[in-house]
Amino acid sequence: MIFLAFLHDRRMTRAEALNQTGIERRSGVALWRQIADQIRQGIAAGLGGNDGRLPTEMALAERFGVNRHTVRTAIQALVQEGVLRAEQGRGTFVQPQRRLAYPIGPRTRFSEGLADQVNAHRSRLLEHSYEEASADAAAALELEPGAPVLRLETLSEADGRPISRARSYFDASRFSGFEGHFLRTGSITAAYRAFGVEDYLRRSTTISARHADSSDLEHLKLSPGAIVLVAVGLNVDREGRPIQFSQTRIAADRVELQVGGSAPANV
Amino acid sequence: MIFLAFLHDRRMTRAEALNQTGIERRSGVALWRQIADQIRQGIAAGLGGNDGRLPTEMALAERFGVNRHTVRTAIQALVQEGVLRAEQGRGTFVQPQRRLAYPIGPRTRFSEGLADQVNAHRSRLLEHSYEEASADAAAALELEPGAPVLRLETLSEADGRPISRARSYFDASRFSGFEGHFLRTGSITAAYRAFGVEDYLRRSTTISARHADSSDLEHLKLSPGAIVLVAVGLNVDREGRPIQFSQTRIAADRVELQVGGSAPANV
DNA sequence: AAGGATTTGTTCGTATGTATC
DNA sequence: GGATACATACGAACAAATCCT
Repeated sequence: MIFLAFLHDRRMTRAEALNQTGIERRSGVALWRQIADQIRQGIAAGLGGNDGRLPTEMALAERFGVNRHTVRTAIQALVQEGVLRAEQGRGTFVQPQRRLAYPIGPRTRFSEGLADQVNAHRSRLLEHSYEEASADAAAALELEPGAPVLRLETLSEADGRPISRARSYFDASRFSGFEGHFLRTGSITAAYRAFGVEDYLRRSTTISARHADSSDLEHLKLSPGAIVLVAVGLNVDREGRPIQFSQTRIAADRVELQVGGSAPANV
Repeated sequence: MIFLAFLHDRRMTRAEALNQTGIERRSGVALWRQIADQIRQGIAAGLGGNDGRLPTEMALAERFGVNRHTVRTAIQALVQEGVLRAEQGRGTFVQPQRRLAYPIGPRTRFSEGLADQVNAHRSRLLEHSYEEASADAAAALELEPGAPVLRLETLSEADGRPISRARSYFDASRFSGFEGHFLRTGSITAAYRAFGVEDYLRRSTTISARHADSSDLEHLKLSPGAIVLVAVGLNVDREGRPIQFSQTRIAADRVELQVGGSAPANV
């Protein structure tokens, strides 16, 4: 009470507030970065109560003795890292982490691999068109550049959450009408069967990661700054002929890729 | 250029400047995002001359008819994406892209896989210690929790640029002194041989991606907001016994992971 | 070698838009 | 409909790194 009365008498100077939290100016480290580090530490120590809700920006700004902008910069950095999630009008929350495992190997079948992890998984055809092969697609499918190819844009969802978005190319001279079979069956494997392809293998997969662009944000319902894993792959039939060249963008905060047998957990 | 001449004659009102560049206010898309998109497009069209240097923030702000802060926000987003690189006192530059291919498979050997892509590759031991196994490490290595393990922290560089940083755990009762052999030979494979392990396989690899934390930034010399690929893997000897459990953080803007045969290029 | 000019980085203050409760 | 809280944008000032004369 004495304390509060004291505060009531005069406002604490900025320098005093800074000393309280260990934030230092002109230290070579930007204030927002110091604050971001403190918040990250603080989360483990229970900052952001039972509901994961962080104190308001104003409250944090006062606590650290800085302007609200400086706190915002720190929060933005943590949102980028995936540690926090900010919701306009509601507040800022600690983002809990967990990921689906997406197996990758010669016999990769997207749906089968996820079947035992989620209740409702489906792959939806967003768009298709017949067009001339780009240099990349032609090389991968072993076609002449400019040869006709079928392009499919598909979206994969698990339990209602978007998981990945794929752009696939097929040799149009061999798989004309493929999209119809895919639409009816909802399965790439089943559609192949209609063209006499009883089995197929994944010959190669190249994995990289980048920030989501505006198209990714929209389709995968991600927050700006989110990360997508990009898997570029080639499927071949039993005779080793390329049948599908695809680029899949995967929401990195929802999925991890698994190469080889059942994998150990994270360190 | 027409644009600049126009500006020379008389100052353009803000609304006019916006019309010139296609930037629209109250369009539901933030100005800084529109500007970021335009800069990204512009790079392909030669924005950022021969030396890759972008116009100054002030120049861009005038061109787009916005405040310097708005341009800075756009530039920061592109720096996050790895498209640009900003240097205090010098300018902002287009960041050229190219990635090493890092093969992943049962017979993965980091050094060998990269040998034909870079001139100077080396793996350096940063730190080691003997400690009690965490739950994860114990489970992966099939040891009792708390059993003694050897932890190695290594840094891998190619042509002088940091590529990846790994934390590996070994059964201390079997591989005591492993770090000495690794230090002398600079090779994990060679160190294994000293313990009678003539061959080993990668049983599984789990791949995810996240934003680099401060430790990653420091060791891999990354910019804040950069992405790291995280590969958690388990190596086993010829008898199938686990011998090494590792978590590797890989600079995503420098490396892509390759599963299966030689992969096609990006879409 | 010194010092001013240039350019990016940080901070504060303020105003307004927009989404949520 | 009003209050609250996050999002965007602008202006000013100064710091820090680099460049140039």
